[in-house]
Amino acid sequence: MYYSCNICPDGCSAESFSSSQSDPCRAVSVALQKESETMKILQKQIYYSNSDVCSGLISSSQQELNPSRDNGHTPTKRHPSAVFSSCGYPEGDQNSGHEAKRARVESIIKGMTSSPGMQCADMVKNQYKESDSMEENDKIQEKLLQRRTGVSGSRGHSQMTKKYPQSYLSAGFDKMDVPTKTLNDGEEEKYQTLNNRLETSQTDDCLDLSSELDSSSITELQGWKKVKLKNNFQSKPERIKLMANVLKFELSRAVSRSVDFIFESTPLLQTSTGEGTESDAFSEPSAHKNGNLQLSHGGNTVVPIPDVQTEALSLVVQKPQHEKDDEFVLQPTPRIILSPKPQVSLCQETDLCEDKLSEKSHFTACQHALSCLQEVGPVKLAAFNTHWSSSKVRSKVNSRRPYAQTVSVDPLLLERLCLPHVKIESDSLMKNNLYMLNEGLTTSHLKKAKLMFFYTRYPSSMVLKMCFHDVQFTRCITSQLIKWFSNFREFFYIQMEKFARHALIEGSTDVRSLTVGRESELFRALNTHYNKANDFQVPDRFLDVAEITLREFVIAISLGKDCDPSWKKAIYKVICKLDSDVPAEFKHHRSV
DNA sequence: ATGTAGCCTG
DNA sequence: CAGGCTACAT
Repeated sequence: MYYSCNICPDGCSAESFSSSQSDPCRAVSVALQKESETMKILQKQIYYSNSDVCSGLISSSQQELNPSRDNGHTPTKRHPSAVFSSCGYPEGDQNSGHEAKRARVESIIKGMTSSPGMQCADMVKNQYKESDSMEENDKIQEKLLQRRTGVSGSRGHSQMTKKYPQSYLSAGFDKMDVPTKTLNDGEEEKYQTLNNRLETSQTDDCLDLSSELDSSSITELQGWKKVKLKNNFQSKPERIKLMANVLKFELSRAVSRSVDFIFESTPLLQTSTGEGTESDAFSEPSAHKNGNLQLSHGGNTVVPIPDVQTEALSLVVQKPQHEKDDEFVLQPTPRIILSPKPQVSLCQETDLCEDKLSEKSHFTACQHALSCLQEVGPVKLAAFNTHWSSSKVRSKVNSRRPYAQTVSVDPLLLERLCLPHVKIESDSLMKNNLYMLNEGLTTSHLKKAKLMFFYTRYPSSMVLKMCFHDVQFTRCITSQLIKWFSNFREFFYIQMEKFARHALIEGSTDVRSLTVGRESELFRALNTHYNKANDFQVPDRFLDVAEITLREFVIAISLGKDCDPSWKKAIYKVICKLDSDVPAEFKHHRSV
């Protein structure tokens, strides 16, 4: 992988340039400098770009242009101002990002338009050959700048003028052959038009082209003309391919930037409701309204880890704001006891929701963000917030590998935060739209249903409505709840059958010797499934039911009843009579 | 026809 | 956990 830089428009690699190859470049340039005054100007620009830009461009290319690292994924959020803070353009740091973008595009184009090994001398010669065309361009530029000073309300022009002061635009910018800027809305079309013109006209007239474009495209035109001039050394199919690739890349990058921009600039995730939300906690850890979210920089860093469930839960929606306060929180009642766990591992807590967001790079980025928090504290919180929100966005379209982070957190905090209100689906953004609805079951409802299963395996529709009265019951919702308990039962009976057969294999003949205690492997399996966080005191009655069920299975299997396809139904009939009443805590809580 | 339970599968 | 499917009950 070669990284182009400004000084080598035809593809001299930045790697080589940044090392020992820089001297030959300069030597050749000095030699040619004596040949004309034009060349002197060129040399100044080359040195200017060398000292101020190249270092940044190299890092830019390494970080952002390496497709092998991107692996085809959407480019990650960039912080050009940080990366390019040393560029030193007179526009200041706020423009360094623009310089980076320009340089990035330039690097892409140049990297593809020439062989990586092309020597700087060739580049300088080519630039020298282009000097005539450049002079012509300068004249054109002057004419067009005169037009610019008139009425020009185009968005592109204002942006360009803002980005690049007129002097820079008319002088250094063009001559330095830093031709392009990032695509804005509708500019792909301009590029396409430009591209078509370049394709159809080998000896294009810049004025003709410019007359069809607004003034904001002048610099683009200059740059693309340079590309076109360089393309004169290539075959037409190669140019077509090049143009197609450039346009493809720019389009995809523009989309990516738009997504980043939306989630950076839109306060949707932070202040959409005007109240503190779980999303607030994720994105504004230092300013959580409830004060539950504290960031300490000592040993016990309390950091919100967004609980992202990527498993299929197509009907599980993010809870609306007005229900946030109604969150099902386990109360320390005689029957529902929050286990005394002053500190729990995130690894454990995040397992609660399974399949957390965890793209490898995302994890690395999160680690970096966490380290920033621990190192510098509030100063970097803003950056962390931005980074975090962006990370959440990226995780929407990324992999679902397990997420592991061993940071100690406040269990009460996790009780709120790790309830997966924020569901991020990895497969389908269209599917995700469901989670924006204000109706439907949330993952906290799911957790609650699992806890209810400890009391009732066959809840009636009445019980369901009492326990989930915060949900607008529709046929769909009802079916989903029924399906949930059906799945719970399925798992329950599968475990029972498995352990029953295992007991028989081990030679258990007396069913009375079969017991299900809290330390039994069977109970652990069940508890892991229904009470993964282990923050719920499972009622003894459930242990009794499990024990009875296990014995029923052992008896049935030992009698060979499992030959009958419907042999389990008899057991089901027995178990369904063992349901208990669901505690009042499940019903009386506002969301219970 | 509709609703529910259970089985199978991804 | 959800979807598809079948069987069964109402």
